[in-house]
Amino acid sequence: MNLAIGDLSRRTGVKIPTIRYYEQIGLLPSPARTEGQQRRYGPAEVRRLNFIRHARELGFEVDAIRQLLGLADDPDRCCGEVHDITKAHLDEVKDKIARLTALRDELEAMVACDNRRISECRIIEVLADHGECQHQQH
Amino acid sequence: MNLAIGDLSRRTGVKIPTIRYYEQIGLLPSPARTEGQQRRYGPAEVRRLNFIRHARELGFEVDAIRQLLGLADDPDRCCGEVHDITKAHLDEVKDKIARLTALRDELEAMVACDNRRISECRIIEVLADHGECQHQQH
DNA sequence: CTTGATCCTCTAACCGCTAGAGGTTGTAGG
DNA sequence: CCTACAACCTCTAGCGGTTAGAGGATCAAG
Repeated sequence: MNLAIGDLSRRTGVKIPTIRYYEQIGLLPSPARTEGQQRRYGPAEVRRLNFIRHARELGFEVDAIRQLLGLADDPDRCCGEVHDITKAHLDEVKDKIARLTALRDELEAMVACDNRRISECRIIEVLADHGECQHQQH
Repeated sequence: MNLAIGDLSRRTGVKIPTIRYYEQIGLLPSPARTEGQQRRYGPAEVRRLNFIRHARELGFEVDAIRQLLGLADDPDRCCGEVHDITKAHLDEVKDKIARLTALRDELEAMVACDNRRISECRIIEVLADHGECQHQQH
């Protein structure tokens, strides 16, 4: 098991430049190199990169992943911090959902305006004058 | 009514560098200048910038706003295109909500793991092995 | 006429990648 | 062993939508 970066990319679904980027920002450790300076990866790197990918898919920011990775390496520790990071992320997601839902309702009301002349179009009016709109703030 | 950029910023709530950025990318026209090259704005620019700000708050991308502004300037035209842009944006918002809702449910299940050792923490397990997780894709 | 707030341009940073140029290395087949 | 070519390397720059800061000019009030 001595994978080139392309193999690692295919196994994890993470694009090659992204893998190099993760190395650059310190999310992935610098791997072994061949004599010609090509990267070679083992199973530990595959696991770590999969962890990173799943966390990104779940919307965790790189900084949060860095923390999670640090914690994951310490099996005897209590996972309270892991819980806290996840909870904070969950709260952000809930908040985003709430804001988008308000947005959706506003847009639904706007698209009810159909096939008029621009000069009497509700959408344009709402955009031109926020007073027309129930939307508060992001 | 001959506003400096700071006045315009205070009136619209758009930060000064952002105003200059909007000018640079062609969202706002180049305004009149004093002899000393300072920008001076009139009521038309205030209206236009408010329009832009509202649209941004509603999550429209700059490109979409560019189109909306072009359409808004043509009062006799039918607003079908305006409707279509807004509808497309609405669909994106709905899609985003759906994905975030799935994410939220996944995170809710994860945070149910509380106060164990890292080695048996569900959150870490889910991140390390996506098979543990109902999440599909975003 | 001086002060000090505000303005100017230019450059670079943020996040999380992604793309391309231009050159080198690894590997399979002949 | 040699060639061909895929895959790799580094480096730089770009995306969107701002925001920040340096270093210097200008405006308006007193």
